[in-house]
Amino acid sequence: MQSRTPPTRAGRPRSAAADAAILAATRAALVELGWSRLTLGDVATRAGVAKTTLYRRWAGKNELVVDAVAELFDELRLPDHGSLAADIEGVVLQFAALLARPEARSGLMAVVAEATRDETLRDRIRTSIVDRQKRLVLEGRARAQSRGELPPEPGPEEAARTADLIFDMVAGAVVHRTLVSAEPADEEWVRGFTRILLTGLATHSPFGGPALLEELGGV
Amino acid sequence: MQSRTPPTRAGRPRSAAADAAILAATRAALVELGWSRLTLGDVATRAGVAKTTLYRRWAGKNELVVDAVAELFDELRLPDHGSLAADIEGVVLQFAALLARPEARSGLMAVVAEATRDETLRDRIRTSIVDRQKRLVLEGRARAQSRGELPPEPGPEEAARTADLIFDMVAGAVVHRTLVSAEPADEEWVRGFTRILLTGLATHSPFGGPALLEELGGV
Amino acid sequence: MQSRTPPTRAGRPRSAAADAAILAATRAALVELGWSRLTLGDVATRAGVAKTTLYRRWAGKNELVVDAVAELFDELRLPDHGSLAADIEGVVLQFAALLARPEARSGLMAVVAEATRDETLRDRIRTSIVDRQKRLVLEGRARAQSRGELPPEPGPEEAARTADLIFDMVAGAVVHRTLVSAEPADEEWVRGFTRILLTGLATHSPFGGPALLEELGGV
Amino acid sequence: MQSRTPPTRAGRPRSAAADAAILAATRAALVELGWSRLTLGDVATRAGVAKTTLYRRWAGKNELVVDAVAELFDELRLPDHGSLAADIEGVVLQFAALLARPEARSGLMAVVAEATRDETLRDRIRTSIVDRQKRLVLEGRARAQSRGELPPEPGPEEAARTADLIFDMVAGAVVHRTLVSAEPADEEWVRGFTRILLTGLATHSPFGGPALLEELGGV
DNA sequence: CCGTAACCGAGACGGTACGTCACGTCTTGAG
DNA sequence: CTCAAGACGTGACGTACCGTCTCGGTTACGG
Repeated sequence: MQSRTPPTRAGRPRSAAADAAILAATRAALVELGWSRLTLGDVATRAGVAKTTLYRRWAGKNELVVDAVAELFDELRLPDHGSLAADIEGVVLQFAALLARPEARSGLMAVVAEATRDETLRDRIRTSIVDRQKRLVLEGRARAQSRGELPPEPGPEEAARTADLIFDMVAGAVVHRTLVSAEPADEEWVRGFTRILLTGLATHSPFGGPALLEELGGV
Repeated sequence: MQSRTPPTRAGRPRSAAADAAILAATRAALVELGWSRLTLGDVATRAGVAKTTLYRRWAGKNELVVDAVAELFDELRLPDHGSLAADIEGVVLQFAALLARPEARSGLMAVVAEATRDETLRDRIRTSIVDRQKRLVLEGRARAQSRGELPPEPGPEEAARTADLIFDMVAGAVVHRTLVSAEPADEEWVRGFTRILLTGLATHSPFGGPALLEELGGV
Repeated sequence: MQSRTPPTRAGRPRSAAADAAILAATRAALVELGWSRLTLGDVATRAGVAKTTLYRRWAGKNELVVDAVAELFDELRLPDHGSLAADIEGVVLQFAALLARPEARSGLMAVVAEATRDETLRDRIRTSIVDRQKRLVLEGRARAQSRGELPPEPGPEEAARTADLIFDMVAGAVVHRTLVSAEPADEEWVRGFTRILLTGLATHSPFGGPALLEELGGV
Repeated sequence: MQSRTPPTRAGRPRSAAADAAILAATRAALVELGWSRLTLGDVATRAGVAKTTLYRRWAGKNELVVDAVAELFDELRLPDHGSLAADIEGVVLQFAALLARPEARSGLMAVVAEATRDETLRDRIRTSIVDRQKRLVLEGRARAQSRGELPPEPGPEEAARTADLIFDMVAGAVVHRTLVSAEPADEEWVRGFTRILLTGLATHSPFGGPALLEELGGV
């Protein structure tokens, strides 16, 4: 007969089904209404749940939407197409397809906008989305290195820095193309992007060789 | 002796000073409050203007903020530092500094988020911001080509496509670094970014030469 | 050679047509919209006149409507039907018909309501409407007295007091019937009203004779 | 075993105190500001209540003021002064005192004015005010009949018709005197009014006897 | 017959209140 | 202790009129 603090607290336990229903309702509402017209009252109604239940679990609209959107990004996979270029093209196309979905489009940018003034939200985005998807860069690079397509990293610190940089370049380009420039990131665009990412702008230039590198200076 | 539409319409003309005051007040409010807490009533008060005056000239918060933010981007200049790499680094640092300002940070992303569900707003952003700043890419490329750092373009269509691509890569990377990853785009980061943009990821790889290019295929 | 203030001031004289057009437009707007939805901007538009023109001539909505409504009351006439009872019935029916017209209904009560807090407006109503229509009571009484249906008045002061009282009783009953009780003042009602006005409630009562009068006391 | 609608509905019940506070605040605002300057926002503030709470319970200014004013009329009592004439004078003086209060003056006429264009409001006024105060006429008549001052009614239909008529005559005269003519309904006026109401205009006329009644014809 | 002063239309202006909406909190009764 | 329901205080929304103010342009007198 033990009398330790029970792991299950007193009273009626929280409905497990409610969380899933709420996140799904949030995504549905994002599709139909977009961020700014999305209402917590409406989400609660869609989920068949009271507004109080919703506020018991999330602090507000921002937090809820981050969680609802973060789940979408976990669908991304790094396929093995046999070469670094093909792998990049594959994952970039997946990302582009994701950003074509309205719940991801408006949800993502809106929480990023809010995060510019909210340290907590910024951390939540980094934890739930950014850091989690960096796995794609790390996996891709490791695979390319094992294939011999990329040289090994000089050290762990430099490796992390480069991974971050590449992640920002890839994700940033796709996001900017689809959301700011508002043009589709189609196969043609992805091929052009991958080419520049891998070989650089100056490839064919007469100065594109060692001279250029020298001029760039060491890092 | 022409009798075309008279330039002065009937009635009291709109105050020219009001427009400037409103846009400045909008930026000030963005700094203090951010997008979501920004209120048109508050902007009107700051500008010493009635709310109705504001609604007479802009359809809503989105349109107003696009105009207020667009003016910021016109400050960007392409300095001539003597080489393509240095020019890129210079303009990217300027852009990073701009995105470090709170009125640009929250304003820009918020209107992009809204634009995901608003065709009209999307056009306004493209016209007022995106297309206007592409000048930086075009100038930079032309200068680099005249220096011989970059090869001439095969044709006008390809030239436009590449300019768009580069713009998305540069702007996207900086935006993603500063707003999504929420890390500063400092000089070190800018150097690394410029290196990859110019020479590509695969530069030092044993496969980074003609073999890689072949594998990438033509565009 | 006189140098007194000239009766015609310098400059362009006010358009005479405008006044009539504005008052007519006001009545039309009262019919369609009623008092509370009536807008001076709308009246100006209907009259084909600028808002400033309207404000140059009337201080506001109240004053304008009093003038617009007052004109209606001047249509009332006291017909000679040969007896006091028939004359009263005739004029009451005319008044009831007037109060059945929407421009009179809503206009009259609304300005009366406003006048409860506006001494100036109260005077304007008294001058433009009330005092002007007392002529009906005075004419009717004089005619009845010349017919011998009513006794002559004891003195001028008493005569005025009684005329006011009768006016309030007649006009008040019709107004209350049509606007407050919101029932039609039809012929049957008017016959009943006239009978009580002329012979009193207590006519057939066994106490309705001298005893009652004594009980009422002198005035 | 009945399954009728449960008396207690789900959710938080409406605050009972709020209703009283709102109606009192409405009357206070009427006193200070009058009808046209009365603001629902201001009423809400005075009542220590949110504007939304107010709109949850009343459809608008009109409905609210009808209810606020109707309560005032319930204060009217028919005192027993021993004779019909004295009873009438008593209740008329009460009514005059009520109409001297600013909250009744402006409130009553304003809603009547609005009611000229609003069937629903008209019904509300009839139900809440007019029909409710007819009790005074019915009581007074019954008392006078039991005293033998008035003859019994020929039938129920005729009784109702006459009660309505008397109510309109009494209430109408007082309203017109105080609000339209804008003169006080003081004791002297009330005595004169009561005399005419009970004995008629033609009392002392040589033709005021049976001949007049004949001339008036049957109803 | 010509200047000029007051008029006119149009419409922008600073305000005030509107009635609605969503927020996030609270109060209820049931489980 | 949670849940659904729904009322609550708060505060911004976008609209409608208010009454005032510039505009450019138009009359009709009076010198």
